[in-house]
Amino acid sequence: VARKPPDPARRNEHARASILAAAFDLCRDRGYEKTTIEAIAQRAGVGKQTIYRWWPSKGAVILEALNEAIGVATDFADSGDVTADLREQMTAVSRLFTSTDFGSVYSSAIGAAQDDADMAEGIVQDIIGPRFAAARKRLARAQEQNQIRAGADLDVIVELLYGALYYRYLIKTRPPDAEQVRIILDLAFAGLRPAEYADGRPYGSEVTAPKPTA
Amino acid sequence: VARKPPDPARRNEHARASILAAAFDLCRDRGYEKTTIEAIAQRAGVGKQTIYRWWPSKGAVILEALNEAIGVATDFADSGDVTADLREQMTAVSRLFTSTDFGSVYSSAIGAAQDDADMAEGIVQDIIGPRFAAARKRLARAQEQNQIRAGADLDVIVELLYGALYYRYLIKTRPPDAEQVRIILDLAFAGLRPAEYADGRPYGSEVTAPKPTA
Amino acid sequence: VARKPPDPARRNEHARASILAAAFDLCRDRGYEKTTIEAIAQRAGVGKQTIYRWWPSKGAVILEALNEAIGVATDFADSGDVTADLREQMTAVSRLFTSTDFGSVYSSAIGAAQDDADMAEGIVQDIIGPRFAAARKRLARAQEQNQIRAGADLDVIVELLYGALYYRYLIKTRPPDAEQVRIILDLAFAGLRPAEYADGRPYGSEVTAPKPTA
Amino acid sequence: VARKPPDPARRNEHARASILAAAFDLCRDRGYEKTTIEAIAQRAGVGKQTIYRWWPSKGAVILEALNEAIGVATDFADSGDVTADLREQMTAVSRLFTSTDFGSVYSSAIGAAQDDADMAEGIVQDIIGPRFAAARKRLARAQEQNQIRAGADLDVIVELLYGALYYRYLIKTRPPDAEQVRIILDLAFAGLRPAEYADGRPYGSEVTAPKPTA
DNA sequence: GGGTAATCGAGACGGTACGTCTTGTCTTAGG
DNA sequence: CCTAAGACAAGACGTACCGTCTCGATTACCC
Repeated sequence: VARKPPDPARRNEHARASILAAAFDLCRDRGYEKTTIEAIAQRAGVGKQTIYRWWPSKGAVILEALNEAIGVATDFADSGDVTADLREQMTAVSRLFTSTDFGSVYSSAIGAAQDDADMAEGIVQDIIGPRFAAARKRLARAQEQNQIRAGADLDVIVELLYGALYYRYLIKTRPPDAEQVRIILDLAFAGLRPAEYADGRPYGSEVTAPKPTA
Repeated sequence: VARKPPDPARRNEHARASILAAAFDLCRDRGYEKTTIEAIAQRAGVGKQTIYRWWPSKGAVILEALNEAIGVATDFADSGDVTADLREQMTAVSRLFTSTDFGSVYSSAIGAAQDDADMAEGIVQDIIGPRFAAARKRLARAQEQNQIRAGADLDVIVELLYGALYYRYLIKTRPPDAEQVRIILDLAFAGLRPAEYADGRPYGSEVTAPKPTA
Repeated sequence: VARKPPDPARRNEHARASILAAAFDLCRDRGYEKTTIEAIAQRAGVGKQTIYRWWPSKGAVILEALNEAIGVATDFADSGDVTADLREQMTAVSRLFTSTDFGSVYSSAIGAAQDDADMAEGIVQDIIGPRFAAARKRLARAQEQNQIRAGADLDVIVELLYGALYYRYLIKTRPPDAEQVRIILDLAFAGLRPAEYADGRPYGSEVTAPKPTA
Repeated sequence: VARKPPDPARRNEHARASILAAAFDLCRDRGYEKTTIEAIAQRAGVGKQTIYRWWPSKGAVILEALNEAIGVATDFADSGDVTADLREQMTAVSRLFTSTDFGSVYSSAIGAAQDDADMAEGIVQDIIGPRFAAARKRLARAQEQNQIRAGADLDVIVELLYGALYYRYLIKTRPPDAEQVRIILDLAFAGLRPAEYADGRPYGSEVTAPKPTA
């Protein structure tokens, strides 16, 4: 059922902006599922068809609205101190997660992505991808400067650091915050082992005689 | 309009089991939002009212179905070697996450929890809570045995280790697996820093001259 | 599927009376269709099964309730003057029709009978039959006494006289009343024709040649 | 909660016709109460909302369907002979009442009207009103031509004549037919009294010595 | 006068229909 | 051609009753 795509040149920019704003606000206030196309059209003062014409699904609207809202923050400072830079950026992320605007819409979108492959792909590509890459790039430089040990898998490191933030964000036991970021960086960089074990022996050799447990 | 709660003694166990099984299967096949009470009732061979009588919402049905499906796996082995035990348990979790049954229903449920506070609370209490506590308990024993440095915040450690698994599970860049677990444990226990830095100095003192950034 | 009939000896008379009273009141207040078995049971303080045990349908309950309510008025006075007796009885019927109790329940029942053959048969047999027979019997005596012309079809006469009352009762243009009864009896006994035509010539010969139609 | 009425210009005539036909057929086959909006929509190939949008109730749909089905037969012949014209029209009505289509739907509708004031009003206004008026007009002309005695209450006469048809139609002892019409007209025009009494004396004076009853 | 069988109030059960809401498509009228 | 507006077919929502069923707890009859 090949559909003729509409001509982008004729697009009404005002309608587009109204729709994105309405979608964002509704999703913030009611959550993703209760944000209906009907309601978006009504609040934007727009016909439903105008939405269906330009976006393939509700998720696509929300995703685009998210992209408009998140701003330009893909950048990652480089002060020379990788932990300081990470702390700064991760703290910013934790603030973003706990913000009432972006934070609540984004979690809604991630929620929707659990059963919507397009949404999941969109989030990874548009939101997470660039920021993940920026973080990874910063870590790579740190690794070159011997602030991170050679051979460490940088992708897994990013997942480790940010995963802890996402965990609190999505599982909602308690919100992420600057204190969590501080502790995470301390633990991750220094390692979990006591100092006497922190001697560079390869992982797995640190326990000499496993104690029998009750 | 206080409603009189139904008498649990008169409950039809067969109907209950059918409903949970139907809910689980539908949620696995279609995802949470497309799983309708109507369809659950139909597939379970049950009247809709029987669902509404015993559960306050669709989410509550799915949550109970999840609880039935997950089994008793709150336990946490104690071989004396905390990293081995963590590796074993985290690998099991990663397998659970990638299973087609539990894994897909659970992610749907977490997705729904993003805009449903009751669902979020239920997941934390019923699914995550006991397992988080078991992990934390194991870590506490390890800390007593000096396998984990004194003073480390055990809650944050659990969040750090499992957060990375949840990240891949929910963000869907790539699925969690045993290799990820291995690397995470290596990184976390040994620390990110090169060996010469792993000297036990408190975090934040390792960089002598951080460059001020704009 | 032969069903064993319950033993009437063990029947709880109190329950029976409560059910009939509740059914009558509900039907009076809400009409037949909105009178549910559920509501009858509730108001009567009775289990639903007690109703289903003793009556085959809601209609049967209402019909029995009607029969209890209508009293013994099958009798028909005989003063020697048939028009006076008819006037008396028909006026009583018109009062019954406009009563808020019996009148509204009875019309509900007739309404239900339009699509319920059992109800229709029950009404004819229990309510109308005896009264129709009494009226017909009174007319037969009048015919013997030459107050009604010989050869007149008494069944049709009863239908004619009471049909006019039922018409107003069921079609609800205006309610039946004593004045209507008076006019009906005047018209019916004296005939519609002007006096000069009232000469006993057989019907059909009275009009000689007056057709100037528009 | 004032609701904005829909715009009649945008109405889908095909849907309207399908709905009326489906409603009529279902009501004919199952009766009024078992005719559900759900079934009408299904049979008409229409969404339920389309019914709820344009009609306030099931009764209104059926009533409109009846009006479509009854055709234009408000007219009343004028051959100059009022009894012949009445016989013709009343016989046509009795045929209509016993028809399997209109007859069964109309009685269902009258049944529903017993507990539905809107339905009752609709029937009187749309169905009965125009035909009653036509009959009354014909009688008025007959009265001018001295075929009906002066002073006779024409409304009551129409109720008398048609009431007998409605009586058999709604009470269902036996169906109305041409023979009933013939006898009614004979009785009504000639009067019930024997010829020797038919002398034009006012009603009430014909019995010289009424016996007082208890 | 104790055993037992049916009735009772209560209400859970598998269903059907209610009237409302939203979906995504289609149609209409105006700029 | 795009727009706002909204009718349309479809179908899920949560509620109300349907008629059947199963519970204990009184009865009330029989032996």
